[in-house]
Formats: sequence, structure tokens, C-alpha cells
Amino acid sequence: MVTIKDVARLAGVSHTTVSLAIRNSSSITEETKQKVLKAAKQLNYHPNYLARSLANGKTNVIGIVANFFSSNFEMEILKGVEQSIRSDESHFMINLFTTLEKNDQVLTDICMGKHADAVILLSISPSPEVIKLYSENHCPLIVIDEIADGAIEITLDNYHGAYMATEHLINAGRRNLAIVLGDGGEKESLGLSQKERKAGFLQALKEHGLEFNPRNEFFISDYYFEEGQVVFKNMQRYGSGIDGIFCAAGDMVAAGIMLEAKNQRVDIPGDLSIIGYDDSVSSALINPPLSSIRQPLFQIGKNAFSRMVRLLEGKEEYKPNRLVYEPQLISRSSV
Amino acid sequence: MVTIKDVARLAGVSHTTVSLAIRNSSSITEETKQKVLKAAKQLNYHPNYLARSLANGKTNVIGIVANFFSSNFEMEILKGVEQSIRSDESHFMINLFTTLEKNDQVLTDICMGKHADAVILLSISPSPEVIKLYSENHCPLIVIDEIADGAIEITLDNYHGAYMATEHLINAGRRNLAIVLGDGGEKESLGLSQKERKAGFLQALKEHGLEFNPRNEFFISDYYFEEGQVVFKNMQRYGSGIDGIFCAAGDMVAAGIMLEAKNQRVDIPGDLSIIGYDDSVSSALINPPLSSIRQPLFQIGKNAFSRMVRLLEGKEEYKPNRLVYEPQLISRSSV
DNA sequence: TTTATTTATTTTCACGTTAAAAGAAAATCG
DNA sequence: CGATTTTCTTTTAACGTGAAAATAAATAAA
Repeated sequence: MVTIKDVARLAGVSHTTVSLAIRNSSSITEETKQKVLKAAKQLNYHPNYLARSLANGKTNVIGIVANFFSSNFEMEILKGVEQSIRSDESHFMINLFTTLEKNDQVLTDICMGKHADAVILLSISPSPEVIKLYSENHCPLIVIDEIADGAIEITLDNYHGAYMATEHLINAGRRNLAIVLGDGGEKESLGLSQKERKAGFLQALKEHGLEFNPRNEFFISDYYFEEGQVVFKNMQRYGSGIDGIFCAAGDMVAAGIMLEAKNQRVDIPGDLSIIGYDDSVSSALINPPLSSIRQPLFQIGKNAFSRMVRLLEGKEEYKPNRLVYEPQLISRSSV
Repeated sequence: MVTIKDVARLAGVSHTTVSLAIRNSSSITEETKQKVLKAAKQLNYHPNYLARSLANGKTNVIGIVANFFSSNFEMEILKGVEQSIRSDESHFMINLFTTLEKNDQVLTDICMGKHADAVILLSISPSPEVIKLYSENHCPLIVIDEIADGAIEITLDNYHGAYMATEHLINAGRRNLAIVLGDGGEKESLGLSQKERKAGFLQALKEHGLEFNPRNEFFISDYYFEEGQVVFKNMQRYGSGIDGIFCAAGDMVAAGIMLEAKNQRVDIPGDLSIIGYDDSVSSALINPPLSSIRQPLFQIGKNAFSRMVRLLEGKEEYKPNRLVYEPQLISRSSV
């Protein structure tokens, strides 16, 4: 491996001079700089990122942590991040961490183990201890779509989105609504967004004087298309007179429900209305086009990343606060 | 920052003993190990990944490089990788690198700069110099969907896929076929997969005694839905009597074409047949359901990652070779 | 010209860990 | 019981860089 010292030897200077020249320091003559760069090129020298980071305490890595990267939600955010990386000309890299369950352990390790200078969490709620740890270690923390008191929170108004969705169904004359929630089979394990969507759903029912039949609440564990098909079967088995579905688990699952409904000759929107969440690209294309709640996920990903870059570059001061994005009802013919 | 030395002091042993205990070395007494672990826990010690990697020469990072992570192709592969990470219980992390143009530079830097121990390329063709560099540095290189002589190649039989797609159109009685290709507006910048798809397309035409009218070749620069809409307009303007479309650029673009066709009251499959590529989840759901060529992208991602892990763990010897996956025709009613 | 100041470069050390060699203690053997 | 081996632990030396202090050289000021 060719190191800074090999370059120094060839250029006839000290290794520090090479280091400075490589980093384009102003305290070096143009002449020696050229000499060094020439030698570096000749030897095909590349700075060792590990040694550099160890010495100066910065990794130039931004960690992104999520339970899944495979669902539409995370993918859209990632796209935004990707665009931001490009346009920023920033020298930061991203590191992806997937974690189920042992969130705290992973998060602690990222920060303490110097895996990243900063972390963006997607739908993961850090414990107060972790937040404290990050704060003490001056590791900026941006949390998207979850609560994190003491970090920068970028949240989506899930309550309002669910309210709009539910009202949309009610306005279409539906009275017997079902809700499909994502995340574990256990109510206790619902993420914040799912909880809030349920709350918004219930509130809308209440304000319109409608009852909610607990039999019409369904859970899925993965955000896959196939889960939707299973859910629809369960609805027919265990549900009670459902004429409208709010699929808080997202459009992909809603599409699964629709396919199964079609297979069983249930007419949408004749017999049954359905609205999804997240407005996937394909939702406008399926038959019938699926109503949904659109969230500015791309924007959020883009903004979160570029903001993080500013924080790390010291162009913005790290100050815990909360930013709320509003969702938008996209009405199509599935309702 | 609490280091190995702090733990050593508290536990009353040397720092090397701590290092060994942390790494669960067999050459340490159970007693001292417990003593060390207790001290480590008490101080909330976490090993510094940078120092560790610098010292032992391994990063435990697998780099994944692509031009986009936002297109369906890459996303599906990523999902497979993600699943593999989970099931493997592997301690490897992944680092995502997006790069336009300066591929070689980025690739060289990843390897020489110790950003990763190994690299998986998605639809990116490394130069011979880069391949040589990786080989010399014992950095395993897996290239998916491109040519890379001297690396491990995991390719898709795009030629055959395109052939099947084209034949599918011909069998449906179509005689005036158009092709839509992705990647740059320039023919020269076509990636390998697009080139092969075109070749397969032409071959199928030839074998069925059909002519290809060069006016019916269209290019897009991004794999977005909207590009498809633009393409359809261009077809009406510049194309010549098209009655069948092979959208080698993928299902998302095909869906865009279909929407625009619908807007203009062109009946699919009555007036026009269309087949896409990659079989997105939504392709079965849109109206009419879109015929497509399915590729085992999820599997490929999963296998590529787990194979890389085996290579890094020394369980498999690194030996350049080529693995070809066969695509599958999914016939639906758009043809 | 001598001294003070600025500029350019080098020396020395630190970053936190692992690897290799050396040492000490315990166990085994003849 | 002394010699040898084995087991456990420590000492020392890297890994490749950057930061800070120290030096040397060049320039400016007195």
C-alpha cells in the first residue's frame, strides 16, 4: 500500500508537507504543491480514509437507519437523499443500517463506534438515553416520522392525513369503515405514524357520529403486496359489513386488497371503497385508480440530508426542534 | 471518549487483554474476561471501528455502487441485499455510493481509500485498470448486469429476454414494432443490458422475416414514468405505423406510455400492444395488466451479497467467473 | 545590519486499536 | 524435583494520517 510517506520520499519533502499539499492547504508553495501532487499521481496515491478519520475525528459519513429499506416510504426518502447528495457536491457518504428490535444498541454503536458523524432515523424512535448520548457526543440526530424529544424531528401530520382519508370515505356515503394498520401483529408495537393514523381515523368517525366496530381493525406485519391479499380474506371472514377501507399501511397493501377483491368479484368502488396512504407512483395506474394520501417524502429526504450537511459543516447550529409536513388528499375513483 | 485503556485501568489489566477479551479470544481466562466485560459495561465502552480497521486492515464494509438507486432495478436488488444482511447475521455493513460519470475515480477511491473491503457494482462497467487494481489489492468485485472481464460477473440474459418479448408481440400478430431504450439520448451511451435487448429485439424480427424501421427507435434519459408519456407523443409524431412496442426501458416507462395512449384514446391491446421489462409489482395491477419480462433481481441481490460475505470470510475462493440468470416471459393482456 | 515578523516546512506526538514477540505463571512430564 | 511445555498476560511496535509545536528560511521593519 502506498502511503503518504512514500509520496514524501519521492517528492523529497516531509510527510506533513504531503498531507498539507493533498488537502490543498494555503500554507504551502505552489511549487512544492505541484511537486507533491505529481509524485502522488505517479505513485497512484490515495489517502487512507480510516487513518484520516482516526486522526481528525471525523468520518464524513452520515448514517441512515431504518427497519426496512424495502418499503415505499423509505425508498422515496432515499431517492430524495440521493438527489441531495448529487446536487450538493458534498463529500459526505451515506451508510445504511437496517435494524430490527435492537435499535438502541445499533444506534449507540454507530455513534460511539465512530461509524458516522451524524444519523438520520427513518420511522425509528430513539430512547431518551440514546438521544442524550448523541447530544453529549455532538452527533447530530434527525428523526423522521417519529417522536424524539431533544433531537431534530421531521414529522408528518399523520393524524390529519388519516382524518382526511376517513372523511373522504364518509363523504362518499360509507358508514362501516375498516382500518388496516402496519407493523407487527401486536397493537403495542405500532409505530407512531400508525398510532396517529388510527387516532385520526377514530376522530373523523366520531365527528361524523359514526361508530367503529373493533372487529374491523386489521394488522399486517410486512408492507408487502401479498399481505393485502391476506387481509382481504380476513376481512371477509372476521369483519362485519365493511363498505369502506382506510388502508393506513400504505398503497402497496391497498393494491393487494384490491386485487383480492377483484378476484372475488367485489366491485370497487361499487360495493367497497378504499383509500391508501403514501401515494405510490403506481396508484394512479391501477384499476380503478387508488385514492391516497400524498406525503412529500422525496422532499423530506432531500431536505433532511442537505440540512444534515449544513449542520456538519457548521453552517447551521444544531438545535432540537420539530418540523411538520402536511399531507394532501389525492382523490381518485377507488372511493 | 472512553477507550480500551480506560477499561484496562479499571479492570486492572493491560490494554491488550481488554482487546482480547472484547473480541472473545480463547486465550483469556473466563475470570479476567468477566472482569473486563464488567468494566467495559460500567464505562459504556464501545470499540472504535476506525482504529480497529486501521490496525487490522479490514473495514467490514461492503460497498454498493450504482448510478441510481431510485430505479426499480436497483431497488429490487437492494431489497435482496437487505434480506441477506438480516438472515446472515453477518457483521458486515453496506455503504452506498452513487456516481455519475467519474465511475473509475470513485471505484479507485473506494478500494485504495479503504472505504470498503469489497464492492458490488450495479449496471456499471469498470475499466480494465480498475479491475486490475481490485485484483491486485485483493478486493473482491462482483459486477451485476455488466461486462467485467476479470471480476465475478452476475449477468442477466437480456438478449434472450428481449427475444422472448419481441416474439410475444409478433405472435400476437404485430408487424410494425417500436423499441424504447433507456440511458442517455445517445446510442453510444447505452449500457450493456440495453444494447443486448436491442440486439435480441432485432434478431427476433429478423428470424420472423420482419423489417425494423429505424424511425421506430426511441430513447429516454431517465427511468421515470413521465418519460413514457413523452415517448408516446414522440411516437405519434415521428414514428411510423407502430402497432407494437417493446419497452426495453422497463415497466415504469411502459406504464407512462400506456397512460398517454389511454389519454389519446388509443386502445391497448386493440390498436397497440406493449410489453415492458423487469416486471414491477404494479404491472399486474394496472389496466390492462402489462406483459413483461421478469428477472430474479431480488434473488440476485440476495445471492450477490451472501456470496460476497462468503468470499470475505474465506469460505469461498475468489475466482473470476460469470453467472447468467434467465429471464421469464410474463404474459398479460397488454399484448 | 540587526532584529522582528511572516511564511514555509519539519519534528514530534497523538488517534485507538490489533499483531507479534516476549515474558510470567501454571501445568505436565520424565 | 528440575526441565519442558502450555496457558495466560504484557510489552512493544505498528497501522496512516492530522494537529500542534518547533525550526528554518525569507521578508520586512527599525
